[in-house]
Amino acid sequence: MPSDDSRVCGPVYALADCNNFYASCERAFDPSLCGRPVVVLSNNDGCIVARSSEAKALGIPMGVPYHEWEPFIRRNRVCVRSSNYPLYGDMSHRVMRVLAQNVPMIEVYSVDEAFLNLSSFPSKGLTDRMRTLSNMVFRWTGIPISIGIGPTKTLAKVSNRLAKRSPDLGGVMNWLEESVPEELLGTLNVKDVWGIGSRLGRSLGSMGIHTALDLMRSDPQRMRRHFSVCVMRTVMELGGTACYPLGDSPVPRQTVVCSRTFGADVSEYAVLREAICAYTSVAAEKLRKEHLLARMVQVFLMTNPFHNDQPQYANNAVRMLPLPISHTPALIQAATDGLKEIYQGGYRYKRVGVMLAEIVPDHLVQTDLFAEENPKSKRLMQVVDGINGEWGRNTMVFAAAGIERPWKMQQRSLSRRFTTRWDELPIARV
DNA sequence: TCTGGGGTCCTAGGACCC
DNA sequence: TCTGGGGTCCTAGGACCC
Repeated sequence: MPSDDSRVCGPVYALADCNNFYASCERAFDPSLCGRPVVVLSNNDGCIVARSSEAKALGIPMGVPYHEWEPFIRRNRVCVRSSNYPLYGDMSHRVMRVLAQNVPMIEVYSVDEAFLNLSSFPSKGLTDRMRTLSNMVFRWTGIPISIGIGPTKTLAKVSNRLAKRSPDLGGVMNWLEESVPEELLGTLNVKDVWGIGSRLGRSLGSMGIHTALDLMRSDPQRMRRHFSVCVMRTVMELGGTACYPLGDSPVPRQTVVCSRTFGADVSEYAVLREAICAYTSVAAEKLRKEHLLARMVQVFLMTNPFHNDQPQYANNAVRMLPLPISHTPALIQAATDGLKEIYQGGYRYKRVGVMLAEIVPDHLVQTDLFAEENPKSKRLMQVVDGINGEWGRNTMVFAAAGIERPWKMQQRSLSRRFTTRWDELPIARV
């Protein structure tokens, strides 16, 4: 214990958040994008899901349909990229590794965010310490990050937001510093508080609660009665009472979902079946990668809900397996069986998907020697995963998932997988 | 013409049991 | 004639997150 009483009592959390993550990943490998507005599109080039700060400054909103903004984007010479998830996933791992090496415990919260436990660090110099960490992440990965420090996760989130808002803070804001007044919460819209979405934001607004400060000063029990236990916890967290501990181990997942919208509408059963098989293969691969097994397979399909003039249809079917498995052919069998049940001709389908549920860790299940998960089929899956792991996804595929894939999504402006494919590595010239 | 994808948790209400 | 009450499980819908 330091003699100057500089150790903080109670938990200290930080939220490290990558700035404009997808846009920053694109920039890290294409410096010509630096200083220019950049947007990244969702799958199928449908919506704008990430924007560089220059794109934000131009007033391009988050989550809007790309086609509505395309003329504006052309006019303003905004750089456009299709989303490149293998690249973002790998860059995310790199950032998380640097963070984990420098603090006692981290909880990876999303692809671009992690909560850090800073409770064991002296409070004196903590802000500078995090500034050093932030610089280190940038130097080692090329990704700029911001760090918010607070006594609860919600206040760490608030601080992070404030850090991003004020560039003069050098990317780090510490709620625990004495110079930070509580009234600063009054400058934050209640909808920007973690856990308050647009619906709750509207309801709270109608009760006269417009800012984070209003929410913090509201009565927790009343909020619980009026809304839910979640809102009550948010109120308490804003007041400095921690309700959400740092997760030291990842929460076991309950579902694996794979689903995509088609590049163009699909009506034929054979094509839908191909897509279902491809998605099931991806989901099964994820299952095996995480050493899990699933017992429930759900298939769903839907027409394009935006096309009101066309006949609409959506449905799902469930298949329960006798034992939890991760064997792709058996999962494909169950999925196509479900698809057969719900498929109806005469509709223009926009999207199908597969959900695997009733998930258990594979070491907890004693499998039947004669079931699909016998040693031979397990070995087969290991070989397939090994080849695809080394040479990239879809090097080896199940024939049922198709070769031509006419249904596949559009990715007109895709960057290379710079860090995960040998044949797409960046080339340095001297 | 063109509108993403993958998750979690909470709550209310009904069925069922003792 | 008299007709309780509490617990649990399941499901659908709604809200949230990034």
